[in-house]
Amino acid sequence: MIDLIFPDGSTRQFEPGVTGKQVAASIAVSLAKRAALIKLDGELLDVDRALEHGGKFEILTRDAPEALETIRHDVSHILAEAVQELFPGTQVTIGPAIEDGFYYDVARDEPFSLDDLVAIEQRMKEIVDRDEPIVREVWNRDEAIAHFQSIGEVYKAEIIGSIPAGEDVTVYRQGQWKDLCRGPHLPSTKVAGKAFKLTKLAGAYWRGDHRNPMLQRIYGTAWANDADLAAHLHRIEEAEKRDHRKIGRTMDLFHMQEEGRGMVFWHEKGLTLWRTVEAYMRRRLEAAGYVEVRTPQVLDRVFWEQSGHWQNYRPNMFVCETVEGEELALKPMNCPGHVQIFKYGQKSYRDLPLRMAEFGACHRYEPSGALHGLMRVRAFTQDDAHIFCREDQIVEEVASFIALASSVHEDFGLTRDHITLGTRPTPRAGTDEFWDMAETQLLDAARKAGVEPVVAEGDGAFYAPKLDFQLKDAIGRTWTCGTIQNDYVLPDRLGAEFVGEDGQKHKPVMLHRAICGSLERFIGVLIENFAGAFPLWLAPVQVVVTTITSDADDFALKAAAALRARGLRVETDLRNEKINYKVREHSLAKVPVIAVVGRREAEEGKLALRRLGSDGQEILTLAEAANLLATQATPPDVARETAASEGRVGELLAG
RNA sequence: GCCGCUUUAGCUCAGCUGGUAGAGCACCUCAUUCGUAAUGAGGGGGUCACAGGUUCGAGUCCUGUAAGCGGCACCA
Repeated sequence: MIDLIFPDGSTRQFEPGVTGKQVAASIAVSLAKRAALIKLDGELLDVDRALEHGGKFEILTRDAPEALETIRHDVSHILAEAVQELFPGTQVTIGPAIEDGFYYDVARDEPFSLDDLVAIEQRMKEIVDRDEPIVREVWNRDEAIAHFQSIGEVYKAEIIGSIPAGEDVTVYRQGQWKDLCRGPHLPSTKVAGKAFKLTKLAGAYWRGDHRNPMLQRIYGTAWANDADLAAHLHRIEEAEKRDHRKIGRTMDLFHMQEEGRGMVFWHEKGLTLWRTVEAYMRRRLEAAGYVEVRTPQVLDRVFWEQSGHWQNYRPNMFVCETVEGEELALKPMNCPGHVQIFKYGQKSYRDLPLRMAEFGACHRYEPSGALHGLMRVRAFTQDDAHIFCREDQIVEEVASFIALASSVHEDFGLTRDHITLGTRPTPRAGTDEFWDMAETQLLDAARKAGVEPVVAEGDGAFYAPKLDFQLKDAIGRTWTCGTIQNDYVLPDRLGAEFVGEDGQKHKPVMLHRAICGSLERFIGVLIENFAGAFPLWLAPVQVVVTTITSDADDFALKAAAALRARGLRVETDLRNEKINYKVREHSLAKVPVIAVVGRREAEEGKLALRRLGSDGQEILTLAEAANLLATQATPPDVARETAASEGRVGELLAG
């Protein structure tokens, strides 16, 4: 007999081989009807699966959150069945559930069209209506290979071929259609429901390898019910409205054009945003004990050969040959330049840790297909720094960097979701002992900073493991911004040394780190995070002073000058247009504060402030408004510093 | 780089089965001085991405190139 422990804590005994459905029926017939999956000791199983052992047992209906992934997986099978019914000769490969949905990769010579997608979706709904039972079968591996070979499913046969000989495989059958699959699945196609939609067609390499043939991938989204599906589609629409490329155009921040692919033309307002971010970063770095440097844009190839980048990334570098036969490269990163400064003169252990920062303009020839607005460009500026330190300083430096980066991210309205630890890749430089040590140091440092990283196997750089910050934006999307890598390889290759307490020469460790990553990309993330409605301190135009009638022109100009004198970024709008029109226009332009002046305000020396997103107004004297707005426009780090220094003065006076 | 789709006015888009280009917004001009998300009238603006081809005739069909978009691969 096997013991099943139910969620309420009670235990009941059943014959081995009993199915989940039978157990459900022993409780209530209605429950057996609604049972979609069972969970045994945390493992999801088909309801008709014979149970071989006891354990913590739970019956799940299709509404259970855990069932959603299975619904998506089922819908991907239904997609594959529909495709093969409509397009005989198409081979199926794999079709997993993914975040928010599923995809299925199929092989067919003819490309699918958007019209095909409509037909496929229609057929999928018919398959759901057919209520085909989904049945699990255990097959002998070699017979399975032979079977899939015989029906022309060479990709499936290849997958089974990679399963160790002697192991059985499982095949799920729904109606006439069957697929190699680990499962679990719902009891029938009807249970999967119709809250799905095919969303896009794409190409994808077989097994994710660019040397393999390209398959056609059909993406879809699937949910437990229509309301969830509608909500998801609505979220997608909202996310599209935040697209930084669209907002960049409508807010006149930047543009890109084909003569400079992957390069940004920053317009006045965009550059204002840039300079605001850069000035903020500069203050934070200075406060954290960094020094700022600047290194050459173009350097001889010998540096890139020494660092190993020439060998690893030569095709992705912009290289130029001079008339005198030198071969130079635009810097793809700043590390060798910083090491040259470190090596200039002698360094002592007393100089360490030496935190060397640069807003470094780098160029990388990214593959054309990788380019994406500001998010992936060929010319970018890193908020880069290298911390040269002794081995025993690594953990401390990394931990304080995590604190600094987290504070910066929060100031920009981004919250940390988690940190990943990217471990040794293949190929890589350095010995396994080195990698063991370097990975352990990063892990220790993260823990010291109170963070437990999620391991990303093989995601490190070729010379060092790394910690990457995964941030969540205002609508819950995650972005990777910020990294730190502890590198023993490049200081050695580039010949960096310092004199230790023992008078001997030692190799420093180099911590490569960035908080924004690239400023281009970071600004792209900020645009999407705020949907263009920046907080006052970041907004390119903070205030528009606008008139109701031309009687107020003189006062409006005076008010604008007064606000500018308080350091605010102010525009005036004296056009002969209705106030409704002006308010609408500046609201659409996401200006945080509209200061309206009519005859009344002009006579009384006041401003009527209207905040973006609210329709009320605050009527203040010009002096009050200037003080209030100047305070509110203070960058968060400056505001904290001011508050702290006031606190210290208060303590001194009290003491 | 690979697969697919797309490319018409500054922007968003319409243009049926090939017969010689249209809307809204924006822009310019004039009128309007109007209290918190679009005042009215008039006007200018397009080698229909580029290069070939088919045709009496191409924005429309075909081929190639480029760029953009969605993925994949890549991301020091």
